[in-house]
Amino acid sequence: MAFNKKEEFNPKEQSLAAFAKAISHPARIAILNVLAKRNECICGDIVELLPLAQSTVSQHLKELKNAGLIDGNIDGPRSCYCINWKAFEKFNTEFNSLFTTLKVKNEKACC
Amino acid sequence: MAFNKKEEFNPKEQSLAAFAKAISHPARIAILNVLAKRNECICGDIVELLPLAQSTVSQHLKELKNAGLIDGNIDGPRSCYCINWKAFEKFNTEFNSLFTTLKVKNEKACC
DNA sequence: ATCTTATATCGCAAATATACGATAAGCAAT
DNA sequence: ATTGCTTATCGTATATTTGCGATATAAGAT
Repeated sequence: MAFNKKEEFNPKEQSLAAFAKAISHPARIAILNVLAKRNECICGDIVELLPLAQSTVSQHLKELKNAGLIDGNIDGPRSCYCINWKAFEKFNTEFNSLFTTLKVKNEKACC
Repeated sequence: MAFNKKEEFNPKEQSLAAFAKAISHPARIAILNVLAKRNECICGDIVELLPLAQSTVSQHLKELKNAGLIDGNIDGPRSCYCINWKAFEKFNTEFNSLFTTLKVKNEKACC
């Protein structure tokens, strides 16, 4: 039991869910905020702004990167991260389209 | 270790993360779609549309309800679920506001 | 009262996520 | 070559999620 059944859903559902999962932890939202508050790639010091250990922050960064929400140049010391706006916008659109599709079709819901 | 540190983040981050978590599984997105495709509360038959056991679907419905995304009249047999548009819209706004704030501040990112 | 049907809940197993400390890896400067 | 700094990865513990079958519950039908 408890096999992963996620693949049995359609690609749109999967990709939106994956995006949601990427931002489903306050730490990762906080990281995105930190990255966005600067007009430049941020190198390090995210750790000091979060109540988490360095290794944990590194893990969250990795997840954001795997989800394609941020880009990172991991060159030796002083890695450099910044938000991948294209991906972010793509998913934003995807989310909104789901939302509005739902909205339109269901104006006269019963409860 | 592995204590839950989510409470140490600010409320906005927590609430957005909680919403994202609610829709972070394809099954739950699929359920929202099913609920939205009808102009009435749907009673049951969601189970038939998903590749999951009845008990599992029930669990996902519960999570969506806990997150406030759907309302449900659980009156004996034939429970009745439908989308809570207010909550959904609230979170949509919240998400967009995060997104646009980020966007504006970071037009000239370096990578 | 009993049966049927629909849904929720319980109990459990397996998978994933969260978090940390310890350690490795990479490079700059000495 | 060694030191120091920054970041990634490994190993591990614990928590949470996912999923199912079995069982309970609730109400309508017989």
